[in-house]
Amino acid sequence: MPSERPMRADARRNYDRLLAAAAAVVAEQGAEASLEEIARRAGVGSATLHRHFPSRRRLLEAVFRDKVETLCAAATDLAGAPDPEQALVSWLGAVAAHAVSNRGLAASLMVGSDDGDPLVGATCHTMIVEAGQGLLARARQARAVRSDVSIVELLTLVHAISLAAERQPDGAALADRLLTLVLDGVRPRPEGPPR
Amino acid sequence: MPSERPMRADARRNYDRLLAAAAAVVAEQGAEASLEEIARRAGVGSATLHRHFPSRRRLLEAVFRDKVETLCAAATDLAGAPDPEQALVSWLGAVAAHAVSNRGLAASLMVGSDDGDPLVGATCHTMIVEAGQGLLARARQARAVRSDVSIVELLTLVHAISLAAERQPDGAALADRLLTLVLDGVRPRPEGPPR
DNA sequence: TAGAATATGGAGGGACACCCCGTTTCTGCA
DNA sequence: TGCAGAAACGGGGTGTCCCTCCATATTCTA
Repeated sequence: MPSERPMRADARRNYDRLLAAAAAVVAEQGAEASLEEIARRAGVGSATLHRHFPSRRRLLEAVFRDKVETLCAAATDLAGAPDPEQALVSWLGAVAAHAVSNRGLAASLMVGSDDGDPLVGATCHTMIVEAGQGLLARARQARAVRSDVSIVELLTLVHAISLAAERQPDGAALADRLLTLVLDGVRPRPEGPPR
Repeated sequence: MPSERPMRADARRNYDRLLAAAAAVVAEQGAEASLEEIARRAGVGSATLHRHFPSRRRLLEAVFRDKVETLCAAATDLAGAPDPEQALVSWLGAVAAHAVSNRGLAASLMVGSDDGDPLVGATCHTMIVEAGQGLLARARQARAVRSDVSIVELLTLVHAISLAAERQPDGAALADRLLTLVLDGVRPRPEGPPR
């Protein structure tokens, strides 16, 4: 059951304007940006913003949806890569990179749903989890990762790192370094270099 | 050069009241709590709060200072423990546990200084870093950790995990699990169980 | 093209951070 | 002890923010 009825033309127009303005403002100022500023920049009353997006979270999800879809597509592409370990590792790296460069993405992806609204089934969170599942399964089969680690744990770590890195100068490099550290572990490897 | 002149009696009294109120409110509501609510509960005008603590960060730092001191003391205690690896690991666990149970602590410890005020030399951040340094050095000497990992990286990871865990139900357990994962690494160990 | 359905946005309520400045409270000194 | 000036206080104002109501305007449909 898709939308019962197509949006009215002006509604659609304002929706799109809001989304564009939100993307711009969030890119500039992060996910805490003022909603009124977004409405203002979209040339729209704040009531309209609130009608289209009942909560900040919903707005962010709409803003980030296509970025998330890109990541999911990347996962599909990598699903057939020759090296399952490398596939998983570079996908996680991509997730981290996206999260760091789009401030607030990590927080959005973190939680299942914070407003009491359970109907947000296909949230960004679950989309990412499902996309990663396949990569992890293959890597595990290749014995490239411990058998007791789940995709949710892995993604939580990646998001944690992004959360920490996104507020620091040169967050991308930091996230990258920390991710490698996490994958290899802090303790030394008994023999030779890892990988 | 300590404070040029001792605080006036009423100033000292209000300072203490504010600190106590802030500790209570932050424990209840997290680090985003309303500053006016804190002033209100301290029975003090909001201007007074702002005079004593020019920024939210400063207030949080004062609130968390004794918790941080506890952690630093723990580091000193552990400095002579028989097992350097275990000492480091359990100290990091303690840091994570504190950060998770005191919402906002992690964020406070994360950054060096966000207001342009460089005179906050002995911030919580540097206190913790210095406390950890010794434990890491000993663990490294015992070849219990990789030689290329720094205490700042390690603490950043711990804080990242705390940041992610503190907003989830059962954050303590989650943080613990993730920390173990990070220490051991996601990749499997070539031989036998670690430790 | 008229009426119904839908969408809009200005205005306003409540909360907040932060600051100005007249008033009150201390303290050091005579 | 008493008092002058320094130090601290806090009521109230400003500007911002999130969110909602409802009179008005736009779009759709027949």
